[in-house]
Order: sequence, then structure tokens, then C-alpha cells
Amino acid sequence: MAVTDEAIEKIKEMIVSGALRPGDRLPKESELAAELGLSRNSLREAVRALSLIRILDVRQGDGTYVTSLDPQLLLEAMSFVVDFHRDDTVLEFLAVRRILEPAATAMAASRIEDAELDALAAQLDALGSEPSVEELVACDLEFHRGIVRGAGNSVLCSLLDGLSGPTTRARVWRGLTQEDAVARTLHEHRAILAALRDRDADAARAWATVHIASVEQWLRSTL
Amino acid sequence: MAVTDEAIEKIKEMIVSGALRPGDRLPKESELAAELGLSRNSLREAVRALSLIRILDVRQGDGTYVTSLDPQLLLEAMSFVVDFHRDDTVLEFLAVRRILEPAATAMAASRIEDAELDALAAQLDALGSEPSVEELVACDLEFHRGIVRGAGNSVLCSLLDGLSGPTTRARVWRGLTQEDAVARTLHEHRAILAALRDRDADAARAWATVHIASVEQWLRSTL
DNA sequence: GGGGGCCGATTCATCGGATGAATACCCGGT
DNA sequence: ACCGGGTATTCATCCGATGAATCGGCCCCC
Repeated sequence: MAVTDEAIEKIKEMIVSGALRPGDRLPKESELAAELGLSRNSLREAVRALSLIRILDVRQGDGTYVTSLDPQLLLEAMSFVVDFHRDDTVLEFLAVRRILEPAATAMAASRIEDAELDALAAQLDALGSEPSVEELVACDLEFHRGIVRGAGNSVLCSLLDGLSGPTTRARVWRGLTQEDAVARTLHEHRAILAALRDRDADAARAWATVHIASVEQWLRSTL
Repeated sequence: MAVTDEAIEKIKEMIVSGALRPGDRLPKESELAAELGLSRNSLREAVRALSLIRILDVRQGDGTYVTSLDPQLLLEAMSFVVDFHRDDTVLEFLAVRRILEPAATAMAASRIEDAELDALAAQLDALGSEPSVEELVACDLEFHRGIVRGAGNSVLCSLLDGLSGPTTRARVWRGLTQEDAVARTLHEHRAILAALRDRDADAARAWATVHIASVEQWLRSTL
């Protein structure tokens, strides 16, 4: 194995074993390089790779630190990966979302705070009757994110956030200019919100399923 | 932004835009570095980072290539990320698995091939009545993987594979030496298999839920 | 004529050192 | 006690050189 890959494994091992804890500072590049037995250049490649997936956080002039390792932070890297997927796999991602989102919405029915529901309602009201596509996409993203956050599982939240990333979502909505689709989307959002207010998990799950299924159906018909 | 990060973005853009397609070969390091306006060393950091998440595949003496970009390949990188999570977040990962796995098992009920069911049954039979913990973990992993693969969604399959990665699973099972737990696990596996043979999606989903819930319950009681 | 091994060309792997940029830290002034 | 500047530390970037792995063509031998 290449020395750089060894370095990646060793740093990973230091973190997993607990020798390095979240927030800890690593020795400076030259020292760590000597410690691991490779050149500073090669070590930097390892650090850069771990930095891309949010394991390490390098600050020029300061030092290199282990991140908080929060699920949110690490899974955030997944959206970077999802961006690479081409259109022919979007349906598969959507199918996964179709499983997770209704479940998350149902979970939120019993846990989400009233204040959060008020915020979501206000956000829906703020959107006029003639929103631009960009506004609608942003609103849609924020709406679902708010609900999933209410489910109280940060891994689930980050995962859905990644799956529904801007790129995928934007692609799905691009060209979706039919007026009835926009109206239907807003109507479904309000229905989901109403079910959450009623603390009706079954209804919330059903509306979320309908909501995603309609997107899936539209997407399938256009491919 | 740092030149290396710019390079990462530019290479990503080349792939997303279609200028570079899966399997394509990149210009050699020195040329690409000149093209992107940075040094070879800095470019190598960018390439190494993209290589860690399986976007690029570098072969010494040959060249650097864009991978197939299969969902399986890219999400495989996720298991690397999951390895970093500490025990206190395992429950959240398990909760997500509790959502996905029953759904995947239900999907498999209508799609999985008889031959695949036979293979799974044979595998269960091959495991003696007194398996070692390592054997049981490997068997458990392979059993669920086989079923999820039968669901016919590679994204879902890779995702669950990552969530149920060796580390997490091994941690869960370590110390789980109670005889009844082992017996119960095997019994549940057989029940899931029977439901799949009957093409009974509801039963399959239910057994899968029970199966994971029992692990979750045990884990919760020991934390 | 065909097969196999040698050898050079290509490309990545790794290294050491030098210089610039950003940040942290200390220390003196007010 | 607060503020500002200068210095030390640390990462960022570059260059050039050498080693290692692979590929492909050429030559020799059968």
C-alpha cells in the first residue's frame, strides 16, 4: 500500500481508537510526517483527503484539528458524492427517499415542537401564489428539512438532506412548470402540516408518501 | 478559496458537466496541473481526495481515470465515514436502519429470485448450531445483504451496506454471547426467509422490523 | 511465424527544501 | 484593563529530482 494510504489509515486508527478525540489538535505537519515516517508532501495528501470528508479541519496559521465528528458533518460529505450521480440513477435515490421521508414525517408527528410548526406555516404563507421555480425549490427543501429535523434523529436528517441535495432537487424541478404541479405541491405541504398539527402520524406518513410519489411519477413519465 | 479546493471543484465540474465521462482518462499530472493553473503537488492533493471517495482511480505507471461512478462504488465510501462514529450515535444509525431494512425486505418479497432464496437458505443451514461470534456476524451481514440486493435498488443496497458496516455491526454483537439471542436471531432469519418464499411482503416487513427492534432493544438496555 | 522476455518510455509516488500567507501569541503603550 | 504591532508558528504552494510501476514495442529463441 502507498505511504499516503497508510497515513490515512493510521490517522483514522488514531481517531477511532480514541488517541485523538474530537476537537483535538494534530501535531504540526512536519512532526506528524516524521512520526508516521513519510514526507510532508505525502502527509498533506492524506490530510487533504480526510479534510474533504470532514474528518479533519485544517486552519492555515493555526493547526489541524479533528472535527466534531457529528453525523451531520460527516454525512454532509455525502451530498458532495451524490452530486456526481447522473440522471439515470435519480429514480433509485428517489425510491430511497420515498422510504425515509414518510417514516421521518411520521416520527415528527409525535415529536415536533408547536413553535417549529408555526415557523413552517409562516414560511408557507410567505410564499406567494406565483413563486418562481427557484423560490419553490428552496421552500420545498427547507420545508422538508424542518420536518425531518423535528423527527429528532440527526443521522436521518443528514441522510435525507444529502439525498435531497440541491443538485438532485434542482434537476427534478427544472422544467416542471406546470401550474397544477406547483399548486398541488403547495397543497400537499399544507396537508402534511395539518396532519402534524393533529399529531396524526398515519395521515402525515400518507401525505408524505403521496407527495413524493407524485414527484416520482412525474419524473418517471418524463424519462 | 485554496487552489487545491478550486482544483477539486473544477475536476468535479468536468465530470458533472460530462466533459469527463466514467472510465475516461485524465491528462497526466503535469499537464492537468498546468491546465488548472497550479503545481503538481497541489493537484495531487486534489486527486488524492477525490480518489478516497472513489471518484478517481489512480494507477501508478498508467494514468488517472474516472471511476464507473456507480452508486455502489460511491456510497461504499460512506462506510469509511461511518467507521468514525462513536457508540453514542449507533442508536441513531440503527433507527435509520430500522426504517430502511423492513422496507427493503418488503420490496424483496416481490422481486427476489427463487435461486437467491435457495442460496440464503443454504447459507443458514451451513451455519452450525454453535457458531462463533465472528461467524454469526459474517452470516448476519451476508444474509441481509442478499435480501436487500433482491430489492433491486442499488442505492438502497449500498446505503444499508454502509449503515450496517462491519465496525458498527461488530460493535453491536461484541459481548452479545447470550445463547438465547443467538438462537432467536437464527429463528428470525428463518422466519424472514419463509415470508419471502411466500411472497408475503407484510410478513417479511414485520419480521424484519422485529429482528432489528430486538437488536435495538438489547443495545439500548446495555448502554 | 509465433511466443516470451528484455528494455525504454510513460506516468504516478515520494522526497527535500524554499518561500509566501494566515493566524496566534506576546509585549509594550496608553 | 484594553489596544496595537511585531514576531513566531503553522499551513499553503511551488520547484526540481529520483524511485517505482506499468505499458508497449523490439528482439531473440524456438
